[in-house]
Amino acid sequence: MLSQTVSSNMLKPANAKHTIRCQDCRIKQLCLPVMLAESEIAHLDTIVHRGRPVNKGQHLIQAGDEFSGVFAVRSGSIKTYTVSIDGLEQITGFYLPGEIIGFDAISSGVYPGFAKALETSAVCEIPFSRLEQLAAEIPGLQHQIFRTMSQEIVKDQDLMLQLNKKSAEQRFGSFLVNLSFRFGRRGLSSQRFRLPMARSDISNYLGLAVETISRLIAQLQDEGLVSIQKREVEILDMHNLSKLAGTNCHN
Amino acid sequence: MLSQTVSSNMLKPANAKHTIRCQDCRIKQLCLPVMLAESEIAHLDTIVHRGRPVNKGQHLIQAGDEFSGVFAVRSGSIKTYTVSIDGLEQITGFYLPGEIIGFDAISSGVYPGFAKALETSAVCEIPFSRLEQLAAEIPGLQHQIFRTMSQEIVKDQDLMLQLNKKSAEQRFGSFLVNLSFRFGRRGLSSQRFRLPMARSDISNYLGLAVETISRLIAQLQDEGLVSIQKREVEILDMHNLSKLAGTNCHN
DNA sequence: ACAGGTTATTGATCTGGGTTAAAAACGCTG
DNA sequence: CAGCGTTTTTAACCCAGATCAATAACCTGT
Repeated sequence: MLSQTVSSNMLKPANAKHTIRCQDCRIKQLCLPVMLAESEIAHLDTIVHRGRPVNKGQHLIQAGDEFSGVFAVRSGSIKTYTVSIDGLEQITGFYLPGEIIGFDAISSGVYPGFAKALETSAVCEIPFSRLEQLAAEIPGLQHQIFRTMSQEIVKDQDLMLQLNKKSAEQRFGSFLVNLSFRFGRRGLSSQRFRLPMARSDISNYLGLAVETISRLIAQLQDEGLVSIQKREVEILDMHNLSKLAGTNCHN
Repeated sequence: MLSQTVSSNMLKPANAKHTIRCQDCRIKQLCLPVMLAESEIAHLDTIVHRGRPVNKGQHLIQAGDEFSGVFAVRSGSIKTYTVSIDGLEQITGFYLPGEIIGFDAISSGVYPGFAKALETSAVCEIPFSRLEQLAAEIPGLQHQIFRTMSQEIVKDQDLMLQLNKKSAEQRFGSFLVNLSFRFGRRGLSSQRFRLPMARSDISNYLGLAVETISRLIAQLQDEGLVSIQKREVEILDMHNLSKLAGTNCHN
């Protein structure tokens, strides 16, 4: 498994990327600029760092790194995970374009977990001290940061309920429904999509064994709810899948 | 709000409560005023509503209520819980003096869960729109809100790991260590304390059966790590209890 | 202080999903 | 396009903790 930090491996020229502004960003309505005026977005844009794309398997954040800022996913997908003292890994989230990583680091000043690219991904770094300054000047921005953090809390609490009270089938069903919803919001098909993560990531996230995920896929296919070939998912019966999952749409 | 019998359990006359200001609050260094200047605390104080104490079993928040503000616990303890579509309850947290409830409601504008007093408790309501205004004016306050919300995220992610990867014994051990730590920070003994919640609340929170909690208590007592009579806890061997728990101190 | 309800403990049994094992299907890389 | 590590699937067995059942301790109001 490759596991290098961002430094080498720069395949693409940075210049083209560098010219993308928040104002023109395809996903600005899913990201911090939501509800900001054009001029305010332009202001936000000035503090955003757009680095090179992060390759699959590369770490965007290492646990223990000093907190510098939050990261907005522009394209691709990122997984975040924490590691307990005894070495157990727990995936805490999968982040899609428009979603923001790193709010958990504010309280301690240190990133409490890791962030790793599931595929080649573009991310924007937003230095937090400058974001705070700007938030004090732009009420809509401050509010959006609060909203985003609040959403993260709701997401985590929802997952907590899943893990504590739901069966393996329900957890996996919810997971698919939630992903479907999030792809849909990004203008992609919510019927057909590609899982950006491995089975082992899904199982880790949901607190199940990899084998259980395989069994559940077979089971949901038998029931005619979904069709999954490798990582390609097709949802055949969203209604009943949602019902099974508890009609949940967390996040 | 209804006026109820205040006879029992009220050591101080009601008027005294009403006059308590943030500046004089015993727990201001655990609450939003942390790191604010005296004048800033005074400013914050002007927007805080201090209602009557909430009695044991009373709801402070009902799921679905329109979001008005966040609540700081001044004394006593509060549990928060969500209820899934199929009626399953999941306790999402236990809040002690200085801790703040309601950040999960910002994103949707509606409280997503319930908050119920575990014992007679005093809470301060802080209207959120006014808090936002003030946060834009007082950088330290804005930062403290971010820190508090971030802490909530870390707490939830930590619990997620507990629930997914740890054994029943480790979960319960962590729970005790965490409570001990939090009581200690509040100037109470971290060796001896009283559990504010029922066994069933603990089991629900940790994703276990009530019976399992009873058995774990018996087990930890046999191992000489703790002594628990009813709700009175004495931690006899913090070192080994922490080790068993994974030396975690979540929150 | 006692009746009736709630909460806690203890014991016996059951089961969902973990664990182990091994084969099958990928997907690199040279 | 062959060889090899990785990921996924399938199958057989097992166990931590749930569930069921019954008793005991406890409030709380009258």
